[in-house]
Amino acid sequence: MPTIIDVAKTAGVSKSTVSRVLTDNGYVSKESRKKVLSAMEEIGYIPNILARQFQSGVTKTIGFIAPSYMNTMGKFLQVFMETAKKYGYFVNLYLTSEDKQKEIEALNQMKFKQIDGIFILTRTNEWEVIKKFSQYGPISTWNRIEEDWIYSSYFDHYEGYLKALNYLYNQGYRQFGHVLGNSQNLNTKARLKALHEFHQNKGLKLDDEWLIQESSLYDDGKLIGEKWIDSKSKPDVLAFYSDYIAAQFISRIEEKGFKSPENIGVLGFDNSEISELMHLTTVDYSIEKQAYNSFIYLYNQLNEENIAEKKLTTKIIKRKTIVNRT
Amino acid sequence: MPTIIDVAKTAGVSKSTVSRVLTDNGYVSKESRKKVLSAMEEIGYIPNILARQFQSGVTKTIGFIAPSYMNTMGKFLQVFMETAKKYGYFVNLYLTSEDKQKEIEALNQMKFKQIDGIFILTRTNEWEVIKKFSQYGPISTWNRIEEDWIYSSYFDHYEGYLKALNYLYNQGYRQFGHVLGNSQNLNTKARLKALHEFHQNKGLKLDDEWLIQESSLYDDGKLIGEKWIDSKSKPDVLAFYSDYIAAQFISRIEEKGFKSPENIGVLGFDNSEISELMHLTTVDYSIEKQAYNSFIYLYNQLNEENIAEKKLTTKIIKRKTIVNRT
DNA sequence: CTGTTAGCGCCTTCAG
DNA sequence: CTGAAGGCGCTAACAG
Repeated sequence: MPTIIDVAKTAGVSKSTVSRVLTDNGYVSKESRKKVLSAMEEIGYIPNILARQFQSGVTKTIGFIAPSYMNTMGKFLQVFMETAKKYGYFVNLYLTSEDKQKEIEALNQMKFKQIDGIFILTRTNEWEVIKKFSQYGPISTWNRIEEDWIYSSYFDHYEGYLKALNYLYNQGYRQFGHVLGNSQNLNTKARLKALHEFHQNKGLKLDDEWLIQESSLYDDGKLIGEKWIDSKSKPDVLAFYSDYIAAQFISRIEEKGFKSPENIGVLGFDNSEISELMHLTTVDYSIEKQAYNSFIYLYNQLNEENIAEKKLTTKIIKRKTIVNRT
Repeated sequence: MPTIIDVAKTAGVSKSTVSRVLTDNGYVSKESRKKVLSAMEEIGYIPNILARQFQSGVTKTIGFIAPSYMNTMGKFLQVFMETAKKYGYFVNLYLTSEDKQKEIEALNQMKFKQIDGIFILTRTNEWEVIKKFSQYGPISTWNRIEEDWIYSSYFDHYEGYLKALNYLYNQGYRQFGHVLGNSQNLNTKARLKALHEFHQNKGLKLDDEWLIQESSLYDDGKLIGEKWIDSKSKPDVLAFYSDYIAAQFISRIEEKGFKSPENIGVLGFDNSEISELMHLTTVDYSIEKQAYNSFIYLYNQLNEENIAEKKLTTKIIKRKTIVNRT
């Protein structure tokens, strides 16, 4: 592997000059530049990235932390990585299996200068713990959180959920069930606010049995399916905070001979691949743009630039698990 | 950030001694070691990975190339990454969108010493093109290929498929349809051999219309669904080479009011998450072990070790899309 | 067993 | 505008 010294020799200049043309930094005469360029060409010079990283203390890679391979994650990751590549960054994936220690290890990579910034799809440790790492570089997340040490490209779940519930109402549904995630999560809080307002405004009673919180992405959809089968007060529609859980729910009740929309309306959330396959009516809230924004934030921080973010929008994707009952 | 020099000073030894305890290389007296260790503790020393990488010319990271974030990929990636981490390696994901140029760029990372080895889930370029990069480091893949410059942790699709077909036969199915992938792929060839033998042995006619090849992971399942709906000579069972395509197929025929297993038996392949959600009968062929083996091969190559691989096994996962018709 | 020394490849002052 | 020189943090001979 030729180095700048080799280039310098064959170009008949000093290595500093070569370095200058490489970094486009400082003055280089046209002739020198030309000589250097053709010398590089001639001997097939390729800059040693390792040396550069070492020298600059920067890796041009971003860590992407997620608890596990999730269905929802596909589109997000793809866009995030494409954007990163476009701006000259690599992406390191860390799958934590919801193991706090593993998440810490990933976070530590930034401390060790192994990555320049971090994106967290879904955290495992408390924010308080994560916060400590923000001194080593920028962090962004998908969860909604309003603190200044972290960026959140969040979608307004209050408005989005309200819109979805109104849609269900207009389709003739009256007995609502809600499946929400982690109650600490600001998205969950926003949804909670939306649904309380909604029930109040429409004069609809809220059945506590069917206000389900803290469901995780593992197999809670199945458990909820069982709960629904056994329940005496079945809601006529269930609004989930994630397609994946909704899919598990349907999958489970189908095993027992029930069906959506015949026996219960189901509304997913995410417009993920699985929702298409299983004909789930769902809510699209421009995941792609969130992924873009999440990277752009990190990029802006890292490079002191100010590239604009994209504005998010919502749309209800009508498929088969919600019907008009009026 | 303290360096080994700082450690050396506070421990009252030379930096080489510090380096020795760090790398566990060469002799260090117990006392020196203890002094160094406590000095590191005291000043909060963390090795600079960038410097190490630069110095050794090695990044301890493996590139993982895939066309996109596929459903099937989840389990594989998870195990691959866990194994990698266990052995002190990072994983860099490259999503190529089936763009040859992007794949080349990823391959190039090894030339530029950005990664030490490469795993290819599904290639986009021809093997001939990829082969050139094997001079820069080890490459392994999931596809079956028998050449010495690349390792393939392949599952024996000949036996696996034969086993699956026999199972279907025993359940009473007689008119078979087969959906296979890329015909260049050795896995496809193995399956082709298996199915020909199977049809011959059982005296079953093979309907050319239902020997489908070259189907890609995008949305061919849907197209096949339409084909099936329109066809006059419908097979009574369709064996797919991937759960995902099978899922798309079922999804599409359901839209038109058909169902599996009532109207057609469906056999998936992979035992992926989606197959569980959609109650697909499928074939499990220990993806986890393949992921493990794929990494281990690279590790062995890179470190001149000889860790044993795991043996692969097959199992038919009985769910709902195949029934006993006898 | 330990210290000295010489790089790894690149970038960045600092003189000229 | 250009060359010389120093340094980033660490490892690996090489003497002692």
